[in-house]
Amino acid sequence: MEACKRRRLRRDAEINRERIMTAARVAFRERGLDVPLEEIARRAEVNIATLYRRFPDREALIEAILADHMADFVEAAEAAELADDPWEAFAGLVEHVCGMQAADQGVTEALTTCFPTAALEAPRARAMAAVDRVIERARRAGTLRADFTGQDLILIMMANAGVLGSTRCTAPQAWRRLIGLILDACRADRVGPPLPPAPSTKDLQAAMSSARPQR
Amino acid sequence: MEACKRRRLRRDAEINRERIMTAARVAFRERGLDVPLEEIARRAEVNIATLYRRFPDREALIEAILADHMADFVEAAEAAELADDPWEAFAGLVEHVCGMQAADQGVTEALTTCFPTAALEAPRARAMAAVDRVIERARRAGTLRADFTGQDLILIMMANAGVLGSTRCTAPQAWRRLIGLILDACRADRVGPPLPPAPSTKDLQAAMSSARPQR
DNA sequence: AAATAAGTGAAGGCACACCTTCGTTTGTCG
DNA sequence: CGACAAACGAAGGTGTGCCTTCACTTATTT
Repeated sequence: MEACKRRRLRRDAEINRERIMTAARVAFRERGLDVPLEEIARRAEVNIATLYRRFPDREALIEAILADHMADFVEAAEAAELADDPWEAFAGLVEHVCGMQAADQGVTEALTTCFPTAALEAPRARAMAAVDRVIERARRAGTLRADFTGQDLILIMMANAGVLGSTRCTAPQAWRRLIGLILDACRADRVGPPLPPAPSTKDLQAAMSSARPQR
Repeated sequence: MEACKRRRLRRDAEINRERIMTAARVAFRERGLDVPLEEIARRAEVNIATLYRRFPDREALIEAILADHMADFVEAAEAAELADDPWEAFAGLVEHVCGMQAADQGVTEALTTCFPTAALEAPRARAMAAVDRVIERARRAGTLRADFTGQDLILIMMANAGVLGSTRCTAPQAWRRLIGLILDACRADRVGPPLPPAPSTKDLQAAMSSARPQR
C-alpha cells in the first residue's frame, strides 16, 4: 500500500500532468513535434520546470502522446485485414493513414520517423506487419499491382507529409488529390512500364532514423 | 568611366564575393536554404560581416544563387515543349524537375516555395506557363489523363520534397520509385475513379507563400 | 607616394530555446 | 493539527543563430 501510494502522484501533480498532456496533444497536432516545450508549458498554464520534472526530456513527452496515435495506426491496419474486399481494405487503409497525417502534424512526422523507444516502435512494427498482410491479400486478389510492397506505403506517407507540410493550412484537401492519383497507380489493371526498385527496408529504416527531416 | 568604376567591386571584394557564392551554392545544396549564414561564411573562409555587407540578408543570397536554378527550370520546361512525343515530353519533364530536387536540397525547397522577389518569381511563372503547355499538349494527344493540371505538378514536387527530406541521404534513389508510380497514374489509359479536385491556384500560391514548410 | 574610399573581421547585442537550481508553497499522512 | 516529503515556479546559465558596430587594413586613384 505504501509502495502503491508512493507510486501515485500527488493530486495537484496529477492535475498538472493532465494539463501538460492535453496541451502537448494540441501543440504537437498544430505545430509538430518540434514545438518549443516552453510553448507547451505556457498552453498548460504550468511552469516550464514542472513540465521538465514530469517529462525529463522531449522524447518522454512525445512518447506519452504518440502512444495513442500509434495504437490508432495498429487498430486501423488490423481492422483492414478484416474488411471484405481486398482492394477496398488496401485503399481504405492508405486513405485512413494519410488522413491521420492530415489531421495531426505530429502524427505526420511520427509516421515517417523512427524513435529510440520500444513504446512507439513495437506498435509500428505490429501495424506494418498487418499492412504487409493487407498488401499481400490485395496482390493475390489481383487488384493491387504485384510489385507493390510495404516500403511503398512508407514512401507514400513521406510524400503525403511533403504535401501536407506545404498545404495543411491553405489547401487542406490537397492531399486527397495526391493520394487519389497514387491509388490509381496502385491498381493492377493499370500497370505500365516497370517501376524503379523500392528502397530496401534497411535504407528506409535508416532514412526514418536519421535526424528529423527538414523540420 | 568613373560611374562605371564605382559600380565595380574592388578586386579583393570581388574575390570574396565569389568565395561566398561558391560556398553558398554548396551549402544550400547540402543543407537547404535555412543553413546558418555563419556556416556559409566559414566555408567561404570569410568573416560573417563580409558576407552581410555583400548580401544584406538571407533573401539576397538565396536570390543570387537560385536565379541560376530557376533558369534551369525554365530551360527544361521550354525544351520539353520542343520534344517530339507529347507523353515523353511530359514524363521527361516531371522526371527532370524531380531530379533537380533530388540533386539539391535548396532547389527542393525553392520549387515549392514562393519568394517575395521577382527575380525568382518571374522565371517560375515563365516555367509554369511552359509546363501548362506541355501538359495541354499531352492531354490533347490523349496520352495524359484529361484531369491533370499544372497544380498537380506542384503537388508532385511537394510530394517529392517529402520523400527526399527523409531519404536523400540514405536511399537516394527512392524518389524515382515514387515518381514512377505517379507517372503511371498520369497515363490516360489508366484512369480509374474520378480524382478529388485539385487545389485552386490561389490556395496553392498561399501554401507556397506561407512560412517555409517544416523546415 | 599620399590621399581616400572601400573592405575587413573581432567583438558584441538581441532573441530564442533548452534545461537546471533553489527558495517557497502545498498536499498528505501519522 | 503538525511535520515532512513532494511539487511548484521564478530566475538564471548555456548554446546558437541573426545581424550590427567600429577600429584597422588595403586596393585604387591621381
